[in-house]
Formats: sequence, C-alpha cells, structure tokens
Amino acid sequence: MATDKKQHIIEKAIELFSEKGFEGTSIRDLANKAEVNIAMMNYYFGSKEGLFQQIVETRMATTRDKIEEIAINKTLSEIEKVDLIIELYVEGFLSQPGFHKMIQQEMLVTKREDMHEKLINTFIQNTNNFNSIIEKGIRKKAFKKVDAPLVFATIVGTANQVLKSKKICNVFIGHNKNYEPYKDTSFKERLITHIKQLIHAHLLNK
Amino acid sequence: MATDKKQHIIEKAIELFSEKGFEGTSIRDLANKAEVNIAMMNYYFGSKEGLFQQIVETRMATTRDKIEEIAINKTLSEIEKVDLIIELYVEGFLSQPGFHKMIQQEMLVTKREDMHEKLINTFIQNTNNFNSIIEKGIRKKAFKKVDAPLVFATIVGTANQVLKSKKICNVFIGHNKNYEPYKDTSFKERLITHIKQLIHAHLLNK
Amino acid sequence: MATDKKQHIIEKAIELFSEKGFEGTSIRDLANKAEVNIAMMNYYFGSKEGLFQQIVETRMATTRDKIEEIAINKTLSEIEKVDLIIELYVEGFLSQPGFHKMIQQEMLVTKREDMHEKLINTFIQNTNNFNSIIEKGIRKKAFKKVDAPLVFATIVGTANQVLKSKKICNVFIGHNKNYEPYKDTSFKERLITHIKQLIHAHLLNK
Amino acid sequence: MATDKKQHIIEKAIELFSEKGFEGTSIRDLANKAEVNIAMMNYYFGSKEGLFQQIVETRMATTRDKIEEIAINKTLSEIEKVDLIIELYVEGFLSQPGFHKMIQQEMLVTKREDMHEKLINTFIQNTNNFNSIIEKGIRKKAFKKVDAPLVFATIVGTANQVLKSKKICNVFIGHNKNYEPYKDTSFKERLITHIKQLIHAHLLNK
DNA sequence: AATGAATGAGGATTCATTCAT
DNA sequence: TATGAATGAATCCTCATTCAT
Repeated sequence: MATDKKQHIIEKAIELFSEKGFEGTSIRDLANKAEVNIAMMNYYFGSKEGLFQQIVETRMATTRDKIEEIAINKTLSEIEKVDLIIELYVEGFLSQPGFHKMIQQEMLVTKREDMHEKLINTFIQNTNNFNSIIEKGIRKKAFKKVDAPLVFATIVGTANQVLKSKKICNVFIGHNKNYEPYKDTSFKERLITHIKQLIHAHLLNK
Repeated sequence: MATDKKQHIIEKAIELFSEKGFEGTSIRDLANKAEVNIAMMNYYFGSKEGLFQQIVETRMATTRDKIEEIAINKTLSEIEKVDLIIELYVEGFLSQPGFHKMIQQEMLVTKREDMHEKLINTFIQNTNNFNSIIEKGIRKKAFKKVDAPLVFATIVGTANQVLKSKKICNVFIGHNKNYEPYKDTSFKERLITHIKQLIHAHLLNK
Repeated sequence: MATDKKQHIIEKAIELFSEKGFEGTSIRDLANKAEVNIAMMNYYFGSKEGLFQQIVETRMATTRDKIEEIAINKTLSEIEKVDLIIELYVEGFLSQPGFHKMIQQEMLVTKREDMHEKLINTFIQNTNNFNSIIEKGIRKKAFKKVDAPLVFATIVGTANQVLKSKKICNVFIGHNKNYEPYKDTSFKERLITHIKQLIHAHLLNK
Repeated sequence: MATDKKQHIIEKAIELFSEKGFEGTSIRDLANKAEVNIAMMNYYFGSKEGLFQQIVETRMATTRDKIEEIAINKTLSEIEKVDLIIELYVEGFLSQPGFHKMIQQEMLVTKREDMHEKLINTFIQNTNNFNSIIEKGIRKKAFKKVDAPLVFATIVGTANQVLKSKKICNVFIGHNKNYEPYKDTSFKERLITHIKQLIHAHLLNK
C-alpha cells in the first residue's frame, strides 16, 4: 500500500536529514536510501521541502499535545507534572534521536522562514504550558520563585546537548565509538535522574 | 591590508553560516555579503570549506584554552571555578551568537567528517577539564556526588538553548521580535543567575 | 530511443576529442555539437571522463579481439597473418581517423592515469600477439631474425603518422587542402602496398 | 641573468606540456614546477600560448635546418644521407623525448590553428627534402622505385611510436616500469639498427 | 500510479590574465 | 624588474523539478 511506502521513505529521510541537514541532503540521496525512484519523491511529497514539512508537522504535534495534556491534568501535583515532562523529553529524544537532531538544526537555521517560524511557535507554546505549571507551583508555595522559561530551557537544552553526538555520550558511559548510547536503558535512566535531581534541588522548598 | 579584508570576510561569513548553515550558504552569498569578488573567496581561503575551517579553528581554541586555564588555576576554589565557567560560556555565546550557532549546527551534522570530529574532540576536552574540577570538589566534600559530565551538558545545553532563536528570548523578556536580546545586559545577568542558582543548588552541600 | 541519442553523442564527441584533445574539449562544446542539453551529457555518461572511457573501451576491444583471432588462426600462414594485420590497421585507422587520433593523444598523455594505463596495456597485448606470429615464422625459417616488437611499431607508427594531418596526406597525393584523403580508396591501397612491401622486404628470406 | 631563468622555465614547461598536453597544463602548474611567480610567466612570455610558441619555434628550426643541410650536401651518397636522417631522428627524439611528445600532440590537434599550421609546414618541408634525396637515388638506380613520402612517414612514425610510452619500451627491453629506456644507449642502437635494416631492404637494389 | 528522460538554474572551483605597486 | 592581489570568464558537475508515457 502507498502509505507503507510513504512511511518507509519518511523514516529513511529522517536518518539522512538528521545526519546531513536539509541542504546537505539531496533528493538523489533520499531516493537511494529509500530505494525508490527519484521522480517518485516529488510525486508523493510534491517537493523536497514538502517531504520535510510533512515529517515535522506530524511528529511535532504529538509532543505538543502530550505536554498540553499534562499541563491541564487535574489529578497530578506540580512536581509530578514536571517529572513527567522531563521523562517525556528524554524518552522522546532518545527514542527518535534522528528526528530531534533534525528539529534542532531547523531551529538554528532561518533559511526556510515558514518552517522555522512553526517550530519556534510550537516551542513557545510548550514553554507557556510549562510556565503555567511552574507558576501554579510557586503560588502554592511548593516551588521556589524560579525563572520558569529558563528552567524549561535547561530541561530541553540538557537533553538536546546529549543528542548532539553519540561519540560524546560514549565517552561519558565508557563505551567505544560504535556503541548505540541512545538505546541503552541505563543511560536513559542516568539522564532522567540527573535532570530530576537538578530541577528538584532548584525548584523545591527544603 | 589583506588581513583586514580577510577579517571582514570572516565576520560576514559567520553571519551567513549561522543563519543558513554551511550547505545552505553559497559562495555567491558569501561574496555578495562581504562585497568581494567570488574568485577572491577561493583566492584567500582555498575553498568554502577552507574558510569554514579557518573560522572554527581560530575561535574554538580560545574557549578551550580559557577553560584549561581555569581548571589548572591554584588560587580559586572549585565553586569559583564552576561560576567562572558558567560566566565564560554565557558571555562567549551571547557576545558571538552567530559563531556559536554555527558550531552547534556543525556538531549536529556529520557530513564534514573532519570538522565534526574536531569539534567533538574539543568538547570532550572541555568536559574532561570540567569533570576534574567537579571531582576535586567532591573529594574535598565541598560538592555532592553528582554526574559531572551531565552537569557540564546542562550548563552548555542551557546556554545553547537560549541561542536557538532570538524570537524565543524576546518572548521570555517581553520584547517584540526586532529586539536584540543577546545584547541586553540584564538578560545576560538573568541567564547567568539562573544557571548559577541551578548548579549551586545541585552541587553544594547544605 | 535512448541508445540512438547516446550513439549520436558519441560520434560527435569523437570528432571533437580528435580535433581538440580531451582537455581542449569542453562539455559545452560537446553538448552544442551533439545538439543536446549540457546536463544531458552527465545524465547519460556520468562525467566528461565517463563519456571518454565509454568511447574508448567499446572500440578498443574490437581491434584487440580481431588481432587475437588472427594470431590463433590455424589455417593462415605467418606472412598472410602479417598482411592481414597490416590491412586491419590501415583500414581501421582510415575508416575511423577521429577515434584513432583520439587514442594517439591519450597514449601520449599521462594525465588520466587509468585511461593511459588501459591503452598501453592493450597495445602491449597486441604487440605480444604480433610477436608470437613473427617468432613462429622465424622458427619455421620463413622469416629472417627480426626485431619483432619494433616491426609492429613500424606498422602502427606508419599508419599513425599518416593520420596526423589530412593536409600532409593531401600534399602526398597532390590534392588541395579540402580533400578527404582518408576516404580515398586509392590512397588506402597505396598505404597498404607501401607497408606490405616494406615489411616483406624486411621479413622474408630471399 | 634573465635568460637563464627563462631557459629554466622552458625546460620545466616541456616536461609538463609533454606529460599533460597544452590544455591539460595550467600556468599554475608551470609556475610551481619552475618555482617562479605565476605573474612572472606572463611577464616573460606574454601568455601561456606565447611560452608554447617560443619553445616550439626555437627547437623545430634546428631539426629542419639539419635535414636541409644533409639534403644539399654534395659529398654524401644518397644511402648515407638516408642513414644520417634516421640517426638524426632517433637521436633527436630519444634525447628530447618530452619535447617531441609535445610536438606529436600538437600535430594531432587542430585547436591552435597557427601553431598546428606551422608544424605541418615544417613537416612538409622535411618530407620534401627527404623526397629529393630518394628521387635522386632512384634516378641514379641506387634505389628502387619506392613511395618516398611514405618511407619518410615510416622513419618518423616508427621513432614516434617508440616515444609514445616508456612503459611499452620497457616491456620491449625487459626492464621494470621505473627504468628510463630513452637514456639507454643499447636501446637507441637497437632502434637505429631496426630502422636502417628495414629501410635498406626496402630501398636498395639487391 | 509510477518512472525514465530531460533540463534550466545554480553549485564550487580553476582558469589565464591584468593591475598596482 | 618583479610580484602579490584581484578578477571576469569559463570550467565540470549536481541540483530539484517537470514531463511524456
């Protein structure tokens, strides 16, 4: 079925875009990697940029919706919400490192104005949702008076930093360069623990 | 003089590379921006990649040397060293946002193998220097037993996150989109304060 | 059909390469002459060098195979074989002067190492096949003890020399400069006769 | 002195032109090889083509004059003259293989019309001088009625053929590929002997 | 629905040459 | 006399895309 082939192309495309960047990846590369006809790429996605947008839009929405869900949840405490968001980011990033490297690149680059704008706006929405949680915690005297948006930047920034290079992670965990750190559960736990401890110490009274 | 013109080209190139990425920037673009002949670019730097390398190599060394200097300093306490490094990164990033965006992109991308390798190695050196400080603090019982490389990832990651987009920063500080947040001293202080508080709470006993 | 167009391009390319040499011929020239798009050239042949190799490889093989065939033939006498090879070279050179001028140039030039190597090796194979004929003739006392590889050099060298310039040939045969000597049957016969007489006198006992 | 430096440049240029052809050699290459400034090449010789012409014109004249001298000599017999010309060509070619490879290329190529024309005309003059010797020999009944211009083509062609590639010669004389066959005196003698025997058998009555 | 053929625009780079000093 | 700096033109090639089938 066509959807299968599309999905296959998308997965291969994420690999390449994340390794080489948008401009650094040619349609030829993408077609070869996905083992489909070059003309087919345009037939399915309209253009290289179309393919890229399709990838981004479907996947970004998921994270955004989950954060919103957490933010408006009435049964969780604020610190539980913060912890969930930490887990959400770390698990999301480590399970789809290619996609998130791709997003990081696109956030840095202003070339494709529209795409850049969308990503920034989504990030701002996520920040706002996070802020509202923190502010509620502060009002409840559960949290210290912290700089909420920068706390969010710390969480996302730390996870992103780990994503930058497998090699760096392997140095951290003492493996050789061919090891796949992102698939290592104990590394994931270590990262989550670090961020939680950090944020808790910063956030919680006492 | 030739050095002046070279320096001029380099500065304009950083702007473009940081906005559009390496592949996204053409030699034509670079030449136009610097208002020099296209052939001139190759005359001075050999190739587009040559220009890029020249930019990176000269500037990366500075940061690396400063961190090393701090690490081996005998008169500073460990927490003073950590604070200095935080200041060093924030000030470095905010004073040369274009250059550091460029570096971030290049760390994400593995296309230019050599360049990528160099950046990663430099980052690992910096991490090691930072680790040695933390470990000394731990041995002296000044610091809690923390995950030193991830602490470093947090510092750099937070600063990088802020660098991702002016627009995000302007939302944080309540300015419109044309404001230059990286030149705003109070924003810089706010960022330094955030990271220091965060790290202190995480690191210090009591 | 695609093969037709490819063949058309190849024929036009031989004309240009033989007139101007490999470096002296630009892809633009080739595309104009063949009346196709510049990008088309690379689409079909990968590169200028790819086109060149394709031309050389297909045509060189023909001559080499024919000589080998003659060498191993069991019904012909040695002098008949030598005569056939003389005819083969003269007829081959005069019927495809452009191609053989091209080959001559490439044998002189060491710039494209691979191509050069291939041509030399083919020539050595041909020489060896020729040598084996001569040596057999010598053993049978049909031939004098001659310097076989240099005899071959004389045959090929004489034919090549004639190929160097139409103008020279026209002086030989008393025509003006626009005449096409290579298509003149009596000139071909004259050349064959000359080489045969020369070689016979040198080779045959009595 | 300037003449020395010019001479030095010319010698290095012959090496490169003979290896890579005229178009295949850049002014940069030439300047590097001769270890002089790039601008200097144009300063001395006006242009790349100017350098090339200067090389050709000075050296071609020498051979032409020598042949003419032999042709008009009154004390030598015709067969002595033919032998002298054979020696002249073989020695000339083997002592300056680079230069003569260069000339061969230029004779094959019609790109630089003027240069090509000059070479052809010189060759025709040489042929005519050779013809006059042969015809005189025929009138004197010393020589058979041979095809004089093709006899000349055979002499020059055989020598040229040997010049085509060192590697081929080394196969003939059983040396490895790094040997310098053109400097080997016994190879030179072998070549002269071959051509003389060949031409004598063809030319002389009985 | 799918694809081989085709192409205009633009990519980086190298060219021979000129100019100011 | 000699040369580093500079450049317009041309190099080969790859790009994303379109089109006819």
